[in-house]
Amino acid sequence: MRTADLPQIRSLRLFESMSESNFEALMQAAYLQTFPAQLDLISEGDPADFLYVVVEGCVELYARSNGRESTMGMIRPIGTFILAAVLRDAVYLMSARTFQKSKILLIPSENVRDTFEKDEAFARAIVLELAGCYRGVVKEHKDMKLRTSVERLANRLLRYHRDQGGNGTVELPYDKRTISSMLGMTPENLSRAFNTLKPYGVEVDGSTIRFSDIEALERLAKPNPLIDERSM
Amino acid sequence: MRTADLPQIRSLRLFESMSESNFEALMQAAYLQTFPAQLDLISEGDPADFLYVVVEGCVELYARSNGRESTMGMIRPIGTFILAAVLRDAVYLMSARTFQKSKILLIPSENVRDTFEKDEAFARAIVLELAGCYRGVVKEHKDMKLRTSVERLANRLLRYHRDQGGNGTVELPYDKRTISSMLGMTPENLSRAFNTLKPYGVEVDGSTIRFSDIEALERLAKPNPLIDERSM
DNA sequence: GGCTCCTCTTGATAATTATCAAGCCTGATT
DNA sequence: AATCAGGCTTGATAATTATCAAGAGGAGCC
Repeated sequence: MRTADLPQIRSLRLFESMSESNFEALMQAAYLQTFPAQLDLISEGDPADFLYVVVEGCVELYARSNGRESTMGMIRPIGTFILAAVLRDAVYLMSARTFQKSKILLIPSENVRDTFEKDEAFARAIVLELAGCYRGVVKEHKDMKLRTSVERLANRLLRYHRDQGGNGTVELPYDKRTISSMLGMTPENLSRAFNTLKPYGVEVDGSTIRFSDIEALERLAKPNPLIDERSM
Repeated sequence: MRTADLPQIRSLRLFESMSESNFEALMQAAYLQTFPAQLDLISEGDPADFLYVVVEGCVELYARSNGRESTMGMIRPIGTFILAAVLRDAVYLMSARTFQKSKILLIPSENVRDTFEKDEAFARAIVLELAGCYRGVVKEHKDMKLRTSVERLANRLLRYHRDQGGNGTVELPYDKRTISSMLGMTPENLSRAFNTLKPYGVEVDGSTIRFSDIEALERLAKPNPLIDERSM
C-alpha cells in the first residue's frame, strides 16, 4: 500500500485511536485497491477472507434467493462491510459490487481478529461500528415490516431532503431502479408511488425532486426517529 | 443476587471465559429477577440502562410505528437483547415484554461497558454475541425482502421441523397470532397460507403440524442456508 | 350445563404490490 | 440527422396481502 494513503486511513474512526505499531502492522497486511464500477467484490456464501473498508466511491450490498435479488444497502466512505462475518469467521450473508469506481481497503480477516485481541482501542472501535451496523439493519427491518411502500418512499425522501440541506429540493443519490430495490419494491411501483405522492407536493423531474408542501408529506410519512434517524 | 444462581450464569457463553474477579464485580451490580408473563420490560426510545439476559422463559421483542405493531424476535435462554444499544449508550430500538414467566438477568449498561474495557475475554464474547445478533437480523431482513408470505411460512415450518427432530411432526412454539406477526403478516393471512400449503402435505391440527410430503414442501420453500440456518 | 372470552378460521371485499407489454424519453453513437 | 439502447413510465391485469365482519370451536368459570 502506498504510504501516501496512510494518513487518510488512519483518520478513519475505526483506526484513529489504536496504537501506532498495531496500525502499521495491520496496514502492512492490507491492500488498498481501486475498482471500476459494477465489479463484483464478494458473493454471499463465500468465506470471509477480508474486511472491506470503502475509502472512496460507493459499494452496493445485495442478496439473492429464489432468482430474486434485492439491494440490502449502500456503503459510502467511510464505511465498512461484512464486519460481522469477519469477526465470526463465517461466510458472507450478502454479496457486494462496486456501484461507482471505488477505492477500497482490504484487510485480511485474520489480521483483523488478531488485532482485535491485541488492541483495546481497536476492539472498542470495532464494537461501536458493529453495533452501529446492527442498529442500521434493525431500522431497515422495522421500515419494511411496519410501513407500506409509499410510506417508505416518503420517509426516504424526507431523509434525503434533510441530508441535503432541506431547501425544498432533493437530488436522488441513486438511479430509480436501485432506489426501488432498496425500498423493497419494483421499479414500476416506485413510479406509481411517486405519482401517489404528487398530491402531497412531490414533483419529480428526472432525478430531481421538489417539495412544495413538506408538512403534508410529513403528515403522510409520519417519520419516526427510531427508524429514520441515521445517528440514533 | 442469590449465590445459588451464579454458577448457572457463569456457564453462559457470554461469561464463561472472563476473569473470576471481573465476573464477580459484574454480578455484584446485576439483578436476577423473575417476571410474570406479558409484562413490559422496556419500551423503544428509552435509554439503555441495562443489558438483559434471558435465563429462563421467553421474551418477545417488538416494534411499533404508525399504530402498527410487529414482533421482531423471540429471545429464549440463553440469549441477550439490546446489546447494541447498551454498547453504544443509545436508546432502545425495540420494545420487549415477557412472553412467558421469565427469569431475567439485568446488568447495568455502565458496568457492561466498563467490563468490556477491562476484560479481553468478555470483550471477545460480547463481539461474537453481537455479530451473531446482527447476522440474525440480516437473515430476517432477507427473508422479508426476498420471499412471499407463503414461502416464509413454509421455510419457518421446515426450520421448526429440523429443530424438533424432523420426524414429520411439528409443535408450533408460539400461538399463531405471534407467528403471523413474526412472519410479517396478519393472522388471517397465516390461516390462508396454511391452506395454501395443504396441497404440499401440510396438515394443521391446532398447534400441531404434520408433514406428509417434505420434499414437495421443500420444492416450494426453496430453503436457503444463508437465510434459514441459525448457526451460519 | 351454560356462559364468556379468546383465538382461530372463513368469506367477502378492498388495497397493495407485482407482472407483462408497450411506449416514451434521453443520451450516446454513427 | 438517424439510429439505438437503457432507464423510466404507463396501462392492463393478476397475484398477494390486508381489512372488516361473522362464525366456529375450546378453555376456563360460575
